[in-house]
Amino acid sequence: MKNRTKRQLAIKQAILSGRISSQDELLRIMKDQGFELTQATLSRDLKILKVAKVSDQVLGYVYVIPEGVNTENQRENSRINFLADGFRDLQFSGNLAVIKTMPGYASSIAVVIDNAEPYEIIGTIAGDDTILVILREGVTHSDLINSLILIMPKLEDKLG
Amino acid sequence: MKNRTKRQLAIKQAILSGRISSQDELLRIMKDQGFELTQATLSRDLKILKVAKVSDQVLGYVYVIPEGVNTENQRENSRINFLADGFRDLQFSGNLAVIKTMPGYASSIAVVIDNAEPYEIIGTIAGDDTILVILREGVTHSDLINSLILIMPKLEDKLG
DNA sequence: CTTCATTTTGTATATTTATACATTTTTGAT
DNA sequence: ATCAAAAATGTATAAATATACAAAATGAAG
Repeated sequence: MKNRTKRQLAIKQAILSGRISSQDELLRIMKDQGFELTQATLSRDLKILKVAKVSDQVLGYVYVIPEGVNTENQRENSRINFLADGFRDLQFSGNLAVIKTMPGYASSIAVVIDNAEPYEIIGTIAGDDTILVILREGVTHSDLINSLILIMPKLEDKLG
Repeated sequence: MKNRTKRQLAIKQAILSGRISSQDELLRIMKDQGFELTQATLSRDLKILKVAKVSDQVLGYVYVIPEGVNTENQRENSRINFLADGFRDLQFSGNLAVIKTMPGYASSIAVVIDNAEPYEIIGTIAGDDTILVILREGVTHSDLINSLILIMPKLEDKLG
């Protein structure tokens, strides 16, 4: 997965879990996680993620992901969760991975993967219940697993 | 109604209707409406109202009142709207006003009015279907009508 | 009506956030 | 591989926002 996407996921995580009250604070958290970035980039990411800052009893202000705004996002999330249920199996052969799915699920899941544009994956080809995944050179099997979990968190149950 | 409360209602209105993208912009709107205030006060009001700023396709950023945060507010609003339906009539006699309501509504409506603490009103006494409203000296009839509409916007239909 | 306490507001400023511009990185086509 | 175009990022700074502090307004109690 591209770094930008990965970073934005991490930002969303940080905002959903912790209570963050400034970009500088978030910046430190991100750097602790190994991301290299500046406040400017953070500001842009927050804009893209539609993160908002509202007053909070305890911390004065906190960043949140407003519900209304986020609706399409929520829907997308539950669609992905739904599709993850169609996942059956993952096997490797060299720089190829083969995902087996429930009948009919393969192409939908492949689309989800393609849209995330994970760095680790060069491309996918989907049939009815099988997805062929071509890995980038140098990518390990666990790299791929991690990247799939990032895209479809529910896979953690089946792959973790 | 106290000025602060009145102002904050107007702010909420402005945010709900128009698309406002900075405090300075909102400040101008408020001043056009006759409010006297500074950016500092606005900042405090927005904090109190839990207004948030999120990115917007068109304007870059706009202020919004996030749904989740606002739920109790929404409920309160629809309660007030519901009660406004019980309003029947308004008559004046000197510095007194008499509101007639549907049976049983008077005390609930009086509570709504009292809670808003309108400057124009010194006090209310409610029976079952009648509210006696004692006006502050110097308050005109249309002052009172405006203040009631501010408290219960739906009354505009019946009083406007 | 005073006095004291509390709340609200403005002024001035510190903090925070967004963005213009330049640079680097990535992408896509040849 | 090489170039041109597009996207992402950092630097520096402008713009926007929050708040410390002082002053004014409001409210409560004698």
